[in-house]
Amino acid sequence: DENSVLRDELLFLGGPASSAYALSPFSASGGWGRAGQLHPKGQELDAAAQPEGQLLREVRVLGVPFIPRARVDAWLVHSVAAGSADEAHGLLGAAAASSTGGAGASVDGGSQAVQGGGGDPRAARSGPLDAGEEEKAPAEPTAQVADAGGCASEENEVLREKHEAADHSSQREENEERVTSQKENSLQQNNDDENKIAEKPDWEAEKTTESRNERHLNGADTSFSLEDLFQLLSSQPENSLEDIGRYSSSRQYHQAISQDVNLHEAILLCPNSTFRRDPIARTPQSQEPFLQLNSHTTNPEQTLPGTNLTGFLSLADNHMRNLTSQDLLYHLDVNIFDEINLMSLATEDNFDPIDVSQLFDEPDSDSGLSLDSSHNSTSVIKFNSSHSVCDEGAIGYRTDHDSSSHHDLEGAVGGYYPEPSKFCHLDQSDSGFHGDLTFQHIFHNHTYHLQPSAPESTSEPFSWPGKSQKIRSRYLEDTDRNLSRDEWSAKALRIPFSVDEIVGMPVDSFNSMLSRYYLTDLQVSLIRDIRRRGKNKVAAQNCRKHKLDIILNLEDDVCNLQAKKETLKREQAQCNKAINIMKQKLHDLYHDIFSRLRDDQGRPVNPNHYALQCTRDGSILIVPKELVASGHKKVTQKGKRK
DNA sequence: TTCCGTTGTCATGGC
DNA sequence: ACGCCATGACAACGG
Repeated sequence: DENSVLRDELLFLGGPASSAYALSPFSASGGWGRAGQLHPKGQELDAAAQPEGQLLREVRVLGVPFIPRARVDAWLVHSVAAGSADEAHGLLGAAAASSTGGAGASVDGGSQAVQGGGGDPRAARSGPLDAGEEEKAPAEPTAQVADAGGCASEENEVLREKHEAADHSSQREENEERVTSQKENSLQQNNDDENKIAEKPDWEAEKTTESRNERHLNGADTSFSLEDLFQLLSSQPENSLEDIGRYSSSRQYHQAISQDVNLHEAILLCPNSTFRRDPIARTPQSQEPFLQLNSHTTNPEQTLPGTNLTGFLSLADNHMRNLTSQDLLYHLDVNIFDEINLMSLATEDNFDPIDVSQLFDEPDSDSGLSLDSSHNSTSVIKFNSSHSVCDEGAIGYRTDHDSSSHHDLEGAVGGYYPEPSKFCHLDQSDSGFHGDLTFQHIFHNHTYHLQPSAPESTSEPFSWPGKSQKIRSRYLEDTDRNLSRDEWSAKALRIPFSVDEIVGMPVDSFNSMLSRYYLTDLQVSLIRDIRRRGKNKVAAQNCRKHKLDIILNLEDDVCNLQAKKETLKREQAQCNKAINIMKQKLHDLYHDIFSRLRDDQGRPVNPNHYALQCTRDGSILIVPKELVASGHKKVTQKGKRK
C-alpha cells in the first residue's frame, strides 16, 4: 500500500524503520505545512531546488504536501532523538501526533534543546543539509512557509513547482542526498545514546563517525556538542588504534579547532565534491590515490596493533604539509602508497615483506586488468590487490539481483555481518565516500563465490612472475585459493557485488545497480570488465562446448556414414551375386532350350545365330540374331515353334 | 624439453 | 548505440 511505499522510501533514505511513518501526518492534517509555522526560530525549512527523488514522487502520488528531504531528515532526526517510544516503533498514530508539535528534544540530550518544545522538529536543523544544497537551494523565507497558514495544498503547490524547476538534477545527485540523509539519521541514532556506540559493530560506528564528519564539513550541524566529543575523545586511550578509528570524527572535530592537520584529518577535511560521484568534479586520477591512502588511515584493523599510527600519519603529513587538498589528490607520492601497501600487508600472518616487495618489484607485472592504464590506476590496483590479502571483511550481501531494493535495505540493516571488526575499507572509508561505505555496510556480504565451472587459482589481479612461484604458493596458501582474478580484483576494489552477481545480473539491473551505488570510475570500469570477461568466459565455454558437440556430431556422422557404406557394399555384393546367379541360370536355360531345338531338316539350331524372343501372348520365337540386332523392327515369322 | 589439451582473454563480427 | 553472443586467435598453464 502507499504507506508501505513511503516507509520503504524512507528506509532507503536511511531513516530508522520507525521513522518511516513520519509521513503519516501528511495525509492526516497537512501537518507539515503547519509545522513550518511552529518553527521556533523561524529558520528556513525549504530547499526546494533540491530534487527529492522518489520520496517526492511518492508523496506527490499520495497527494500530500511536498516535504523537502531536509525537513524530513530533521524531523526524523529529532523524532528519534526524542526517544519517543511510539515513534520509535513506527506507529502511525504517534507520528501523526508528533506532526503538530514535533519531538522536542535535540540530539544534545536536552542541553541544547532549543528547537524542542512545541517547535517543529524538522526545524531543528539550523541550515540546509549541506553546503551544496545551500547553494542550489536558497533559503526560503520563513514567512513564506508560515504564510502557508496550514494550507497544505498551497504549500504543496509552491514546493512542487520548485521541485519541478529543479527536476533536471541527476539521479546520482538524488542518491547522494539519500545517502546523506541516511547518514544523518545514523548520526542521530548514535548520538541518541553515545554509550551504545562502543557496543555497535565497527561498521556502524564508522558510519556514524563519517556522518559526523560530513556534518562538520558542511558546517550545518551547529547543535552538536563539541564538548561531548572532547570528553569522549579524552576518555579513550590514544594508543588504541581501534579507538582512534572509531573516534576519528572526534579527532576531526578536535582538529577543526587546533588546526593541526595531519594526514587523516586533512583527508577527511577535503571537500566532499572531490569524492562524491560527481561526473564533473570527480576524476579517477584525483580520487583513487586519495581513497587508498585514506582507507588505511581510517581503518584501524589494517594496521598492526603495534604500529605507530601517529608516526605514519606524520610521515604522510610531511608529504602533504604544503599541499592543498586538491594538490594532494594529484601529487601524493606513490611511494607513500607502497609503504601503506606493505603496512597493510604486514597485518597478515606469515607476512614476509621481502617477498612481497619482490613481488611488486617484478617488472612486467601485468595486472591483468583492462582498466585504466595510467600510472595511478596501476598503483591503485596493486595496492588494492595486496590489500585484499588481509581483507577478510566479507560483509553479507544479498545474492538476489534486486539487492538494491528498499526492502533489501531494510533486511540488510539487521543482517548478519560476519566480521564487522575487519571491515577495512579502501576507497570508501573517506569522508567523501559515505555512499559506498554506507551502502556496503548495509547491503553486502563480500562472500565472493567461485564459479562452479571455473577452476580457479590460475589468475590473480596481478601477475605472478615465474620466479615468484614460491612466493605465490605461500601467498595463496594463506589466502583464498578459490578466488579468481576478477574476484580478487573485485575484492580488492571493494566491489560490493559478487562476480556471479555482476556477470549474471540482467542488463537493466546491472545498469540500475551502477547508477544506484556510489562507485568510483575504477570500480565501475572493473565491474564492467568483470561482466564482460565473465560473459565472454561463459560464451567461450559454450562455444567450445558447441564446437566439441559439432565435432562429436561430425564424428558420429562419419561413423554412421561409414556403417551405411558398408551396408550398401554388402547389399551390392549380394545383388551382384544374385545377378550372377540369374545370369548363370539364364545361360543354362538358353543352352538347354537350344539343345532341344531342331530346324526343318531336323538339325540342331546354332545358338550363335539365333536368339529366343518372348512375344506378348507368351509364345517363344526363335529369331535370327541379325534381326534382333536390327531393333526388333521387323520381326519375321521365320522362326519355328518350339 | 617438447607437445598437447585446457582455459581465460581479447578482438571482431553478427544479431 | 548498446549489449550480448559466437568464434578465431593468442597466451599461459599444467600434465
